[in-house]
Amino acid sequence: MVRTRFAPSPTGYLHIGGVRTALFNWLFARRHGGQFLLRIDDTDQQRNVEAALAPILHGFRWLGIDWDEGPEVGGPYAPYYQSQRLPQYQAAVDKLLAAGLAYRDFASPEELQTERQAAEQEKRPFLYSRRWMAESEAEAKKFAAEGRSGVVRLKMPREGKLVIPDLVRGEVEFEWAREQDHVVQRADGSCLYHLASVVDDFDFQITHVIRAEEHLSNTPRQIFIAQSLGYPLPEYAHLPYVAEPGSKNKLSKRKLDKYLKNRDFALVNEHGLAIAQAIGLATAADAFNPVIVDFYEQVGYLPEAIINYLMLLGWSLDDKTEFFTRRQMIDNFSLERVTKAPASFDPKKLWAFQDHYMQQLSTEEKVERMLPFLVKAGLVQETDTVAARQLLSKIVAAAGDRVKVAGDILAYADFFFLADDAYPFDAESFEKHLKKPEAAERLRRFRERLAALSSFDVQSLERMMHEFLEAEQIKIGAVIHAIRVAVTGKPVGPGLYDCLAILGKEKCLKRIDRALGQMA
RNA sequence: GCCCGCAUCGUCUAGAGGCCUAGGACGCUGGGUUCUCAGCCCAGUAACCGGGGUUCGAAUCCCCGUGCGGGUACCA
Repeated sequence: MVRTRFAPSPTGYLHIGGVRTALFNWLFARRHGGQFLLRIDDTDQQRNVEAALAPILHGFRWLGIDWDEGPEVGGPYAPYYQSQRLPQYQAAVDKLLAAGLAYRDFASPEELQTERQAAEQEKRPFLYSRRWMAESEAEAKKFAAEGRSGVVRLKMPREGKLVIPDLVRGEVEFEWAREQDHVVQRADGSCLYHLASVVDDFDFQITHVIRAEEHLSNTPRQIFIAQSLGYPLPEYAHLPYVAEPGSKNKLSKRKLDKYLKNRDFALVNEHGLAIAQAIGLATAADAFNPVIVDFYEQVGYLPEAIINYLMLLGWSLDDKTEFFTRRQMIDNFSLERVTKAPASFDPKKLWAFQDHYMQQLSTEEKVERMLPFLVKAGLVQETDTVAARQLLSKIVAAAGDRVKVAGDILAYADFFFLADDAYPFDAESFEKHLKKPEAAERLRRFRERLAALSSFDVQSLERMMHEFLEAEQIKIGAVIHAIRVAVTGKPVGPGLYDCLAILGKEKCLKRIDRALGQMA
């Protein structure tokens, strides 16, 4: 039975790198018919754990990463919050102490610092002298009487080697003598991550610890704890971390300013920001950017695209397969094919996956995803969605692949929903196409033919246009841009005949008249 | 400093001694389709970190450098 876990801290946001780690855990569990669980690392004793956790759980659900045990779903080993498992940690510490594999240490931070500096000066690796180690109650009392406070340290082996079998890295060797006597319990009685993590993994019956590479160096002390407690060791797999755009540094939310200097990252960011603004979303930079999953949901990306992209960050099936259904991901995932080197986050490539998956959607599916954006932007009344859906359906069909994320519908099609006297004219295009000397007269003549048209469908419009061009002795390029700007206000958009047909004769005439008015 | 890890086009990667004058994808550039913009199609651009071995033969194995990253916390 395979059991994997992901252990988020309740920080209030779901980080894209964390999702990749969680995804691999999830995939591995699903691949082997096992369970994937969520454990909450809230040893920091934050106040609003629930509030800070909600966006994270929401993000996982949105992405389709479900958990078999953990917050909100419970499970046989509940609770899954570290803050609620203090007694278990205390019991582990007691057991370690009783077995002589940990000790109370009464050294002051200054004394420790002095030893550390001495080692540094002599250019030898630092190893605590254990001078203030208390192995008996009497010793402990003596130190305490001196006014010292104690922590609990691991009594690590000082000779021999440890070989860690790692499912992605092979065998990794450590010398015990290089390992410090790490603190597992603070003076105030609270326990540290490594102890808690090992105890949890055992209690929750985790079989495979799949986590980021930064934990590889910490593994010896965890193994020591596990072995000291008599736990069987889980399998380990250390994944390369997700790196910054165009760099090998670990991706972190803190260095947003730096990422914004990356052209592609900035582009994706701005594009999302524009949509967020159009729907009136508050966008604090540290809570809304391409490093955070919520960004993608709010802007209208598809979870399939994110997941497919992330799966290929540090994993590949072969030399050609790029697209995977959820089923195919599960069926093909293996830790053996995880890459060893860090993989940098490339927003442009994510964009390409988004483009692909958007194209796979039917018109109805797109409408479903885009309508909420129109409502949020105030272009469609919530009470009016039946009519809006009908109109939107035509627009979506006409817009084709131009709409990359659901939120793009705003920029591409807002003019359909705005009043005939309220859609804005793009200043530059207006200048370029409608300020020409012959433009007004020509537009007027086009308007006459439009007005005379009996059926207002794409074919008729196209036929009429050709007759018009014949009569005017001009090429289409000489007039079509002017018409587009007059009717839509924009230099780009769906095919012009589509735009005209969707708007209908009456609106088209009104809009041309408005443009004519502005030109005069 | 010490310990550990990693190292193929700008990016994601294929490659487990000959299939490699290194393949695919994204990006970028050029061309085609076209009313704009997308899309689509075609073409092009671009990499084995360096040096030593081993071998008939090395991107692939070994060693040494170098670079990058992680750890070395009463952080997770």
